[in-house]
Amino acid sequence: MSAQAAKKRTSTPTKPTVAKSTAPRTRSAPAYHHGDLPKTLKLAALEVLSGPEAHLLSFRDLARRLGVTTAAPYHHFKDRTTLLVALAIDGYKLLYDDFLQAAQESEQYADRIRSLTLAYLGFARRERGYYAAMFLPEVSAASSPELKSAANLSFDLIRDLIAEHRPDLTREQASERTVSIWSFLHGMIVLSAAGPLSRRLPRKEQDRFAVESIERWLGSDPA
Amino acid sequence: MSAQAAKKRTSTPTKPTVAKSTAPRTRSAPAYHHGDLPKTLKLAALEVLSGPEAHLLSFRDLARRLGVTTAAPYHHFKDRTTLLVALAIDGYKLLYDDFLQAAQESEQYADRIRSLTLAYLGFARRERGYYAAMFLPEVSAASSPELKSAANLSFDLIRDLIAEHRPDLTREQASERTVSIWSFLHGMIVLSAAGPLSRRLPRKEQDRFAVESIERWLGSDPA
DNA sequence: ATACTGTCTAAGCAGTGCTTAGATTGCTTG
DNA sequence: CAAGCAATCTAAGCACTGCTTAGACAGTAT
Repeated sequence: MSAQAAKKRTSTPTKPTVAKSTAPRTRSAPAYHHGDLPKTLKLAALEVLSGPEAHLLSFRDLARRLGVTTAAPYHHFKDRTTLLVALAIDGYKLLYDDFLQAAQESEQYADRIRSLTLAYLGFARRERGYYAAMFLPEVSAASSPELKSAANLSFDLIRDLIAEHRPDLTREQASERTVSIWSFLHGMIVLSAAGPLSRRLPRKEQDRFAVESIERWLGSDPA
Repeated sequence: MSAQAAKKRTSTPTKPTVAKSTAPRTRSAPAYHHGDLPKTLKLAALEVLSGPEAHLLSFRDLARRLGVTTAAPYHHFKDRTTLLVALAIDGYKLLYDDFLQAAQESEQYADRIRSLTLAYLGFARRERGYYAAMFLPEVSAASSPELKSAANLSFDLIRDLIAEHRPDLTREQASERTVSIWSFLHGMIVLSAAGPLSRRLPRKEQDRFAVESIERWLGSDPA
């Protein structure tokens, strides 16, 4: 079944170069045989990861639908997991960009938290491929330090925001609160997206609900 | 690597029949060649699922370490996913049992919520194999109706508890609150267990934190 | 032109999920 | 109690996967 589905997709050989894009300057850099295989591999992987067949993504299949041999990808990524980790790192960086932009949109603490919350939900829904990569079990198991530091960018941003607004908290307490917010949002995304519990609230409802929950939770805050 | 690790574990052939258990009435039912293959398969799968190598569980490997052919399991489970779904269903039922017991421990609403929260966290940590099965992507993708109804047992229990205590809420709102609590707890488990964000609070801290968060969130509750 | 590096191919290994055909076992029924 | 039956398992094999090795090429640099 999975194979059939994959084969089907492969049968459109007209779209191997997903993004030739932006007519690269002259040539030189990456334009050997294929034309930037690493990038197109990533894009193809993202496409699969954002679909419902994400959990059976195959390295060979990616190669096939790009029209190269199944061995070609290994010249750019040590193994399958390395590709996924790379995507996860990209994802965390993109999320951080969104966070930075969201944080700039306002100066009030509460508004910033709100913006960040919405930015997170927006990212998770818009960049489903990246988001999936970021929380893939094999990616977590790889425990790459680069991945960790990419993730920490966003984590620290939120923690520092909380810490700044609540100087009475210890660093550890601010971290706890950050974890809790992140857990809440992640759980919400995961459970509403799939699984036997998926009661999917409409998007706006979900937004409002998340914002209010976090607001309320951070608001009445004795210790 | 994965293969080596698996092989290693296989090298203890002394423990294939993990649980002959409870000396079943007379005989008849299941005791042919192996001695209840379905049950031992489940147990072996649970063992793998609760370990760190969970994400590369292999049907063949399970068969091997039970000393049967790789085709034998297919006489009891249609395919790999069916086994996992079965485990997930068992898991949801066990969770429900824990919930029932926890709910009986007290009569006050707040105490019950507290007990249920602790029961959930306790289950997730104690029955890691079941918990992993319950949230495996391929299990979700299977979207079995039995799985759904097993999951709904626990879901409804919480929703009804909330609805009973807050008759002013619509059924939909009570569901929302249930999803939010579940999301929060699930996210907490997932993120603290692995992944680049895993700042693992000590268990007691985590308990206290979860209880307080949920309490506070359900407590100050305008609409 | 020559050598070199980077990119890809061809072929193959070991592992996986799953299927088919047949052997073996234990229960059941004439 | 034998014969038949159904459940259980084995042996062999297909199509797929991740990954490795050896070598063919293309573009760059000397």
